[in-house]
Amino acid sequence: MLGTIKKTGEILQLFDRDSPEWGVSEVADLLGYAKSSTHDLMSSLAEIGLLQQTDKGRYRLGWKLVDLGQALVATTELRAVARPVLEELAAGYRESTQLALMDAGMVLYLDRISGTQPIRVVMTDMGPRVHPHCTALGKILLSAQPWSQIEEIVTRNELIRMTENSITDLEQLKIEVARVREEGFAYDQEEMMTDLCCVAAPVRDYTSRVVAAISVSVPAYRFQRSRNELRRATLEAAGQISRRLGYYR
Amino acid sequence: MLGTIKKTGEILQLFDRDSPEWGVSEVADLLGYAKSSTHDLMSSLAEIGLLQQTDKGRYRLGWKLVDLGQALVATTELRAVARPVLEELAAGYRESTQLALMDAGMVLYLDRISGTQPIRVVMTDMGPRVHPHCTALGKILLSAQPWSQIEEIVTRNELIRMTENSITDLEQLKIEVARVREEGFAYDQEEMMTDLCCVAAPVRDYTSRVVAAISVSVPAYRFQRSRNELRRATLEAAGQISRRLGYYR
DNA sequence: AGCCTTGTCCGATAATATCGCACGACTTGG
DNA sequence: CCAAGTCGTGCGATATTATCGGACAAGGCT
Repeated sequence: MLGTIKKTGEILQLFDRDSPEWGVSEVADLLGYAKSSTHDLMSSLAEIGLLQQTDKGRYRLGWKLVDLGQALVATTELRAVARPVLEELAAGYRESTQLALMDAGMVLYLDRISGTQPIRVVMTDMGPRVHPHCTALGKILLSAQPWSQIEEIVTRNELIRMTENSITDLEQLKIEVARVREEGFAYDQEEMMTDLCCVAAPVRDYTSRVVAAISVSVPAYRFQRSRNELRRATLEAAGQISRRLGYYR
Repeated sequence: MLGTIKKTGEILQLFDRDSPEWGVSEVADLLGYAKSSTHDLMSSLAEIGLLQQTDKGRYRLGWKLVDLGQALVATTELRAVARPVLEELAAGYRESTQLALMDAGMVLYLDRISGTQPIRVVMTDMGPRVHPHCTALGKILLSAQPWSQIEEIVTRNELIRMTENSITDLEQLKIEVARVREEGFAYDQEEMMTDLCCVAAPVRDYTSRVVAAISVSVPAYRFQRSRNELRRATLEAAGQISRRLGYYR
């Protein structure tokens, strides 16, 4: 760890919404470096655009930070980031995993890794868009919406009965979504397709917003005995993806 | 200029939308530093969050950049940035200057510095919101909108005749807005109030978007002989504000 | 007007970033 | 399937260079 860069980090760290402007002396006092050294650091940072100085000689964050941040966000593709994690998750349990997001009130699948167990869940007959109320992914994505949006989505789509386990009552769905929002994960226990169970967890970006969800699909008979373990792994994988999207805490 | 920070700038500069990922050797070759030094730099930058490394050991921009960038944007207040420049502009010519932005199709005044000449433009009888079609500020702000928006705004507000110079014909306004968009400045020659003339110029933020406009107001008799000089100064001042908002080029 | 603090500049010293080299882990090509 | 090439990383000696105290001009404040 180079000292100059360590100090750079300490200096940049000082600038936030509450104190967006710092003077050289202030910083030198607070960090315990000589005023002249601090000046060298800050004026150099200003030269490369990480800081800028006001007309009064004090320093603010520089606009290059915005540029670089935008470049980062623009080049961070959800699918590319999620892919290796989904593959690892799929490989670990030899079950199918998928990545989806909410688009116009429907669950839109972005990626899918097939499990390798001899008897595995095959979803070739599934279209790319499904109703949210009967899938684990959908429940997660619903739970990230405000109640007004949820009601609108649900009333627009109607709560279609796919299996005998499907939730078709609005009140019952509200209870389920509230639970999902509380606990941070969702199950689908043969609610969309007989013999198909899922666990899903939310994927967040650097703004803490839920931008997607991932899930593991398992045949019902195998789901019962490994549910807790799968849930743990799915939450872990979702956390990994989230962190690579800039989410922390 | 500290060498380590100069190198930091060079390294960060490499990361953009086209090549968001770099390896240590690549960077070392391109910049002409030793591989080990480059490694020290990049791994240190990763430690303070300005970079992050992928699972394959290469480097990408770090999420701290987004944090800091957001903190900068959040704490950059248009009015506070524009104020000193407007004051200088007003002092230089002893005329009134103003800052405005487009809000719901109307020109919303954010700030105003009164001129100091004995006979000056007083605008106490002006409400905070005025129609865009008859002011220099409004024309600038209109010219930043897409044509569909302009038409909608204009048809919603109607082209009210304020003076005999007011533009009341849609086609005529379109020609004028096209000219403004082309040339980058706008005049108001007694179009809103008899004896009142203005020059306005656009203020852009770091996304190059026109977020506001500034203008200088002058009595008509004085305007005729100093128009070109005032235009130059207004454009210069608008450029200054824009640069402090992160606009460059 | 006078004092205090600010950001900046300069020169000597000592800390430290730099470099070459070597190592282990992959990937690539034969 | 092994070998030659790449990659990112760790270490130790050298010399570059960041650091520090002091001095300076410029504003801000009482």
